[in-house]
Amino acid sequence: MEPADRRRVVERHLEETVTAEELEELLAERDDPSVYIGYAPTGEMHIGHYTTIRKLVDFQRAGLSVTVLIADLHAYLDDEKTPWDLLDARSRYYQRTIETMVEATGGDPRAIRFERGSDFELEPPYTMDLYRLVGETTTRRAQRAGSEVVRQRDDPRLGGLLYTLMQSLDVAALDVDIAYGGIDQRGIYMLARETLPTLGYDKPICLFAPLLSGLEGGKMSASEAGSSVRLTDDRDAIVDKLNDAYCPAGSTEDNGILEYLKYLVFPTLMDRGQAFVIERPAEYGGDVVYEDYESLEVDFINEDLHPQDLKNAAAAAIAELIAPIRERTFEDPDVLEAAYPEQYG
RNA sequence: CCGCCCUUAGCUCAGCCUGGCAGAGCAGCCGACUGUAGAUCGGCUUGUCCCCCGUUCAAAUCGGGGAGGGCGGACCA
Repeated sequence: MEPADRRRVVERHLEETVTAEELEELLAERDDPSVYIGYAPTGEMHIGHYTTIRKLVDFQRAGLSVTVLIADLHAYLDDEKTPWDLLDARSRYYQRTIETMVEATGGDPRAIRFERGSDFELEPPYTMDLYRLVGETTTRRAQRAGSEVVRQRDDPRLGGLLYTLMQSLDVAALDVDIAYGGIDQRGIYMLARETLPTLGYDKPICLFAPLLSGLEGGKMSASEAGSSVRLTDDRDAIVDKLNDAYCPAGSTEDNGILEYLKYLVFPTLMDRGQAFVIERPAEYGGDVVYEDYESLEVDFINEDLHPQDLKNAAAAAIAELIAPIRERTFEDPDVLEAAYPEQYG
């Protein structure tokens, strides 16, 4: 792949690159730079995870070596989102589901290096570095860096502060060039860029993915079922959720459905060389076919495309995308049941 | 280690003093209006009153014990 193409594939569908100059230089100098993303194995995986994992395949295509960190300790440190006893079961569920998503996207899961946080976060030099950061970082700085990631509450536990410092050190410990994550991770990685050089490590280049809006308007909430499509949702559940979704005619703001199309459906269809077909009753203008997201958005903004027609077609397309992942998950439900015994046990 | 405060609907809380059908707001659900949703309007639902024991005809409410959480004090080799 040509350097210019490489960069285009790496950066497409992203929210921000820090910094573009550093990335350009890295891709010019190195044949196989490395990138990592970390997931704390907490709640069930959803469509937002899918969009970030889709990107991993882009990275592979561009010749980057990809590491996925299953940040088990983080899942516990963030207000005990995952109880101590479930860390292992949820880590297994996350890794397996991520592999499934990569495969469904056309990538190679075996080419991904999976690391478990507790395998390297409990011994020197990691722990020595952690104590140095604990000594150097103010509580306010750590709190601010993690405020978009760590659960906010009255009387927060110390874990939330350690969380941000550990995530900074993960970048160094995994020895990667690029840190990739949702834009909510920005505060933490900016802290990492600031502090890692003081410990003698390189500062990472950062790639940030957009966060999908919730289907009910505003931010997506992992705790509200109707707020996002889950990877265990069947076709009927997806149709219901999209029908109930906030979707004002002509507006792209807080419009989760359009974002699903932009970041998940269209990229997938374009990979396959397919178009997006919206079936529509003749009285409303008949079927329409879109080759790219931009032309669909133009029609929607001009109100030439009605939300109900959009919802119907989007639900069908998303259900089709989710189906292989859902099927694989339920092929051996033990993994899911062990991870979420309250829901599936 | 000591003292004080808190625990009631999914959430925030009122009710406790002075025992008498367990409440409000928000959220949620259902309709109306929209070729979707939201907004608006109309209606509806929601409970281990933290746990145990006691007093009483009757306990969210009073008494005792316990658990969890918060605040403060003391200690600072």
